[in-house]
Amino acid sequence: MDAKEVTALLREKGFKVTPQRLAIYNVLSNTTEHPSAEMIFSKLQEFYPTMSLATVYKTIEILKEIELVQILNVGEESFRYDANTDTHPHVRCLVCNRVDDIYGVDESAYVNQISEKTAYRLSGQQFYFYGVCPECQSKAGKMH
Amino acid sequence: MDAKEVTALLREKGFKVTPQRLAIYNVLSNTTEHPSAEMIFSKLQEFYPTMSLATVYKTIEILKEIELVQILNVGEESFRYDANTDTHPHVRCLVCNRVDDIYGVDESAYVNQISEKTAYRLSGQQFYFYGVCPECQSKAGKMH
DNA sequence: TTGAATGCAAAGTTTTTGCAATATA
DNA sequence: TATATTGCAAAAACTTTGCATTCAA
Repeated sequence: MDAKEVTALLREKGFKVTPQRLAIYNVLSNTTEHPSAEMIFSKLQEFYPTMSLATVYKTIEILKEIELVQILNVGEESFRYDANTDTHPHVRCLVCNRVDDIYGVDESAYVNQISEKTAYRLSGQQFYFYGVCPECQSKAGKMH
Repeated sequence: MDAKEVTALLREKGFKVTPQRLAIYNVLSNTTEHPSAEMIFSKLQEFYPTMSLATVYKTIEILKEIELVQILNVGEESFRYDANTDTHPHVRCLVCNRVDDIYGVDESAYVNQISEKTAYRLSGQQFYFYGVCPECQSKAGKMH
């Protein structure tokens, strides 16, 4: 989603459009690294030196509300954020902690079975995988 | 796993056996509510009034190390713990925040597909579902 | 007896909140 | 101009750490 569309959506939902909000969304929509609030804040330091962490958190709250980001819990102390709001699995490297997307697998058969098994009315899901990323595998291979 | 087995395992792994450690494991192995550290601490107050939260956290760390508990991130501020270390999906109620297990669905076909799609060497996974539990569904139904 | 564990308090992290100054509409 | 937002600092929530006392082996 580009800045124009985000601007329109914020206004439509009754939020004001500020440079900070656009900048935070921009960081999220231009990365696949699923940054934490701190990571977003750091990336913005250069061009928005007065940006505060509180603004990052408050903005993420709004972006979640208008469904422009999803929040991830990959098993760390902090949350991570993803501007790709499609339901898709994530995988975290247990060595370097990078978090990647996994695409191209249809989980509907599995989810349907779950739906039938539970008495909950389901509305969402998060699938996390853990392992070692290709980079860390080759680094480990070189150590001997 | 009963107290005798836990005692043996702790000793075998080089840890001392204390009433606190057994009590914490006992709470975890006798509940399906996936308590947080604070919840475990509260439950122990009556019979272990001198128990400290720090001991709960330190003990959980050990129990994780010897694979007697798994740690869950269901999207809350705090972690939750499960003495059932089998890989199985969890579901959280978005209304009352209870967390339940889901059993009886074979995820291996789905996981195998994921395995083929990612370049990661996978070693674990966590599946979280979100929705409304049966109790909260019927409560909501009564409001009108 | 001796090293490990407990429990307290202090500190560290991450996230939230209050409020005066500022910017959006 | 009026109200929402920002940014700072303080607070809150969760978890970890240091250390003297106590306990397990």
